[in-house]
Amino acid sequence: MTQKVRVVLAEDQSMLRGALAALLSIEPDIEVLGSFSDGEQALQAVGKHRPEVLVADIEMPKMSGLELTARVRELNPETRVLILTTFARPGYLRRALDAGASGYLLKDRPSEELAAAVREVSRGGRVVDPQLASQIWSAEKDPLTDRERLILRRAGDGETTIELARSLRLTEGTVRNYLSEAISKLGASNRIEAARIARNKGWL
Amino acid sequence: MTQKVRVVLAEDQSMLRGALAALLSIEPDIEVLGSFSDGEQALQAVGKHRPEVLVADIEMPKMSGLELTARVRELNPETRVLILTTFARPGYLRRALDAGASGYLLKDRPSEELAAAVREVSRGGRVVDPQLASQIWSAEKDPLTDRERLILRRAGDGETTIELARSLRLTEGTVRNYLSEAISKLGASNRIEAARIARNKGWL
DNA sequence: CTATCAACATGACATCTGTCATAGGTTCCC
DNA sequence: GGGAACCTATGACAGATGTCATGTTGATAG
Repeated sequence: MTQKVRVVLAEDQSMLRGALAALLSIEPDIEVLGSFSDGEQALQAVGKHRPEVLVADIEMPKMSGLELTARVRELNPETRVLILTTFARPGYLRRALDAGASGYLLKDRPSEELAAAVREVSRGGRVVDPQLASQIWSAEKDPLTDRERLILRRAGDGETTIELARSLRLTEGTVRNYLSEAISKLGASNRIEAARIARNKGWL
Repeated sequence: MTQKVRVVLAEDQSMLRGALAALLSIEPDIEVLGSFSDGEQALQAVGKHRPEVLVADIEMPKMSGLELTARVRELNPETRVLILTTFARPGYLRRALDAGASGYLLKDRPSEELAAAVREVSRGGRVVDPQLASQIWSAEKDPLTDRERLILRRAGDGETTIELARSLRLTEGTVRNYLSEAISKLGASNRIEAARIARNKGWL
């Protein structure tokens, strides 16, 4: 055997983090150097240990997995990033690849695939869920403008038009216009449905 | 060593399922008999293997972890159930205990606690997150009636008053009355916020 | 330089939403 | 038999929401 593949883990859910570490540690050719619950700690650890592979979740406190990926590619380009996430959203995949990730694995794939994926990216290969990969081309992209997105997100959490107008220093009418635009772009029939649709597509 | 604790796993996310199995299998005194992705399969497996402990997620397809717990308590009372879930919701905990669970462990607890919890419940003990346990007494209970709950849930997914009235064969006015009641009971200022509050408390 | 697009605005209108008072019917319990 | 809770309903009102037409401004891509 040549040399162990050295891995750092970033995953905010403690139980999963520990279990993944156990899973990878079983493999004779993989060594887990450390596992961390947020992006910042993971970034530090990568700088220190310079592992072959960083396995990262997307949704994490402090620094998201996507931002973490970008930073690692910039500061430690020899470390390959494997994104491990719940979300089969073309939008996320595209952003992950743009940020420089070498792999994108879904949490509902069998656990055996993790070690395989780690080996593959450590070798310089790419691992992308085939179904998602095909979707990425056909996937519509987010039609919302920044303002529409922001307002729709907050409206979807229950903020009223008036509250939004006040806190963003807009007129009520303007807020309603943005929401109306968003609703029509998404083919929804009200703000609630619009927010749900956008969330589902990973646009909020 | 007396005898291994025999465990069946029910968890719908494949990666976590596999990783948990690996985690538990490392322990010399624990044996994982099988792991399943939905409640029905798990129930069958429990009937067949009669394990000391069933570790189950709550949100699963076909049969929820809560329903699974109730069925297992009824059909195989010698199997203890340990609920493993993301949600720190007193409402869920209460329902789990009512259904006969022996333990309620959160997925953001350290992974070491899992094996410890499995041992504890196999011994006949109870494992409940202490913070949650204290909350359960002070926790208000769901003030919604069945109708209010149903309508609020669907309204929260974007169904309009008219659609709800049609599909439930009610008048628009009646639907609005239920929503109005729910909104006021929850101290919200509109249906969206009401749905969010109720979901957060685990009432929907 | 100009066409386009995002951001913001106004006013008007129709419709939807939330509230309130009131009330008939059912089921269950004391 | 009388409450109590729940489900259902009506009508009326104020206020929130969604739509449309139209316009200004600034940035930016061609």
